Amino acid sequence: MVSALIAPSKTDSTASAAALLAWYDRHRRTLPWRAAPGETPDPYRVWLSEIILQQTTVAAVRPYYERFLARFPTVEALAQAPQEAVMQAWAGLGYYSRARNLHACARMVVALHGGRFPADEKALLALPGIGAYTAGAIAAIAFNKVAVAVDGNVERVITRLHAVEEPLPGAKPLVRELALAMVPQDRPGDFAQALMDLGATICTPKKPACVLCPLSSPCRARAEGTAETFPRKEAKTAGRLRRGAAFVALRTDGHVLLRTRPPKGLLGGMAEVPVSEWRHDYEIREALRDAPLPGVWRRKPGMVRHVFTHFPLELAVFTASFAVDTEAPAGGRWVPRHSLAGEALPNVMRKVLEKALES
DNA sequence: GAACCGTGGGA
DNA sequence: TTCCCAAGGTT
Repeated sequence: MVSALIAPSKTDSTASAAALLAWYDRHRRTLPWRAAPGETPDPYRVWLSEIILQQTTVAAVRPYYERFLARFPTVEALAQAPQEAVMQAWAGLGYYSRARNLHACARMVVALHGGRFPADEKALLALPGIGAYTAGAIAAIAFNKVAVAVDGNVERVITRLHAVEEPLPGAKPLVRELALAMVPQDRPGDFAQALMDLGATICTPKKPACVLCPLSSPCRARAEGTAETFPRKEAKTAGRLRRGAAFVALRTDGHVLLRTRPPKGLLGGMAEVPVSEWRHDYEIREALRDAPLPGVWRRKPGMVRHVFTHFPLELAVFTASFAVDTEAPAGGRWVPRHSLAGEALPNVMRKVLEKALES
């Protein structure tokens, strides 16, 4: 909780919120999922955009959002769609549990709430894929409820405004309290979006434009000249390099052997070419024992490199040719080369296929 | 509470 | 090249 010593006065909070909203009215970003001033937001679109935006840049989200909305215009349409279609539409965005939870959430909203998103933060929090941030964002933006949506932007703005010395993620409860204390009763939705816009365009991680900031006057970090050093963060450990082998089996009629990964865990539910285990001590010299089919496997020169959030990966790529009547091993399926674009292939697998199919 | 879970872009 | 990090959630 916030100690009395560092809690800002009610007057300061109100003045800051007013300054921020005035800035927002002039400089708000126009985004495909954002309702125009005076427009009533569509909770489905607010929710859809918030899920896609999690840990993702606005630029990367745009085309996916448009595609999702065209393909699944309503929560009912999304709920009725097969999971494969949802995974395919998500392919390339990363964090694939978000796609599974998106689908599960749509079905739950239809089954439990008659196809209408609840306006209550607590009810939202009970839905899959909706955590503290997203519940607050939907409550505030879609329903104009007094709630905060504390994302990376807001953490940065608030820790700078109050020069919060405690490092994240430990400081999260404090940041939340400080943000909540600022929320104006009449415009919670605009306030939530204003904080994010400020963090995205003015109060940036590097070289913040304090000169243009509506909160520069009350900002404690600005006064100290230390804005760029916030938020404080715990040092995180780098993951250890893992290696493995990937096997691209090519049938003479141009089909490629694919399989589907287990539903949970890394790249859960996504398509892949057969691969070995990925280990820090993997021996590529002995990779052929992991091949999905007996055959004449040839290694492609070099490695496919990929970096996941918590470890870097290097894959040796092997290819082999097979007769048209070769049966797929258990769990595998032959896919025509021209159909690869329609598969739910994560980027690391696209890299593997690119190397395997290059001449 | 710490670990896990993708990807692309910018500096 | 390397590092950071972007509208986080789940286990």
